[in-house]
Amino acid sequence: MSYANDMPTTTATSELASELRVSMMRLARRLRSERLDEGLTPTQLAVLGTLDRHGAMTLGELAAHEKVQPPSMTRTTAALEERGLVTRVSQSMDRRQVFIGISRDGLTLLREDRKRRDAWLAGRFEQLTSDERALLHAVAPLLDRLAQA
Amino acid sequence: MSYANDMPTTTATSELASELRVSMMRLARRLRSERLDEGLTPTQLAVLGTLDRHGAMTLGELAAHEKVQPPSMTRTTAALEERGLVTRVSQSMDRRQVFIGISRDGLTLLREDRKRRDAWLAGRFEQLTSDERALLHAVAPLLDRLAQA
DNA sequence: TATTGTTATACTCTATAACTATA
DNA sequence: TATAGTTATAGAGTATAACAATA
Repeated sequence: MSYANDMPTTTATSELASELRVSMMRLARRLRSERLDEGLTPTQLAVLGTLDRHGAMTLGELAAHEKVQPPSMTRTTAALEERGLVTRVSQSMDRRQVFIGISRDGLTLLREDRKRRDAWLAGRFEQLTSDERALLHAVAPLLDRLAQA
Repeated sequence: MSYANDMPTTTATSELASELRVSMMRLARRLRSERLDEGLTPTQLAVLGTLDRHGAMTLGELAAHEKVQPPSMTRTTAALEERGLVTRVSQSMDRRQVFIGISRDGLTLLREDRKRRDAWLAGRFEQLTSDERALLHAVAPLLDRLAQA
């Protein structure tokens, strides 16, 4: 089965962009709604994810990464620390800096959340044929390439 | 070329769910960052999109659709009306109800925003082969089916 | 003197409660 | 009496400005 011939190459890429954008954003929104509601704000959740993916970093780096101002990150990390989801690690020579790292509880929470959303999505896969699932499998790395830089 | 055989059917659907979720959310986030910054809040932008897709509706319906309380929607629509992006249409028998509709300027703003993001995505397509683009074309309706209900 | 993070304070967005107008 | 929407007020999150500690 070939997908290449389902669509003439002359089809405007902007139309493809539009249809992919709409479908993808719709599913992304639906997937977001499946998030565990642990009373965490989007920023707090994003911080946990960042710390998980990139490891401990200073408060300033974290603020830059999440595109918020340092005072906001002070509050955000304070709230996370109060719930035991992050820890302050003083591993720097520069004693002005504050290193923030994800805690075991934070990791657990993240994994539960991901597991839950994966389970929801996997459940939705049941209505697909194995060919269609294979198609999704092939598309994931393409999405990554599109997202890069 | 067959995608169906690229992956044994025994592959855990949860793994596929995870890889698709991560890739898709990443691209969705990237796409969101390409939005025009017109100083609109996410809710305001969502309201414009809803009014465009579903037409004019009462303030209460709009609040329910966006999952906010009526007083919040009063503020949101007031802000949009002040900028001329929505209009109040009194087309109801029941004079308590307030119908909100998108204005010409609101439509223009929405279209500019979509055009901009489509252009960004279409630009990214240039690094793909036509086979790969065809793959994305085939996948869009699958994403829609996954998002349904 | 410059830099990292915190505290003080204000603004925005949303919520609940009380109110007005209409049914 | 019930309903649609608004106004009053409070809470949460983020911003800027001023400050403290360290380099």
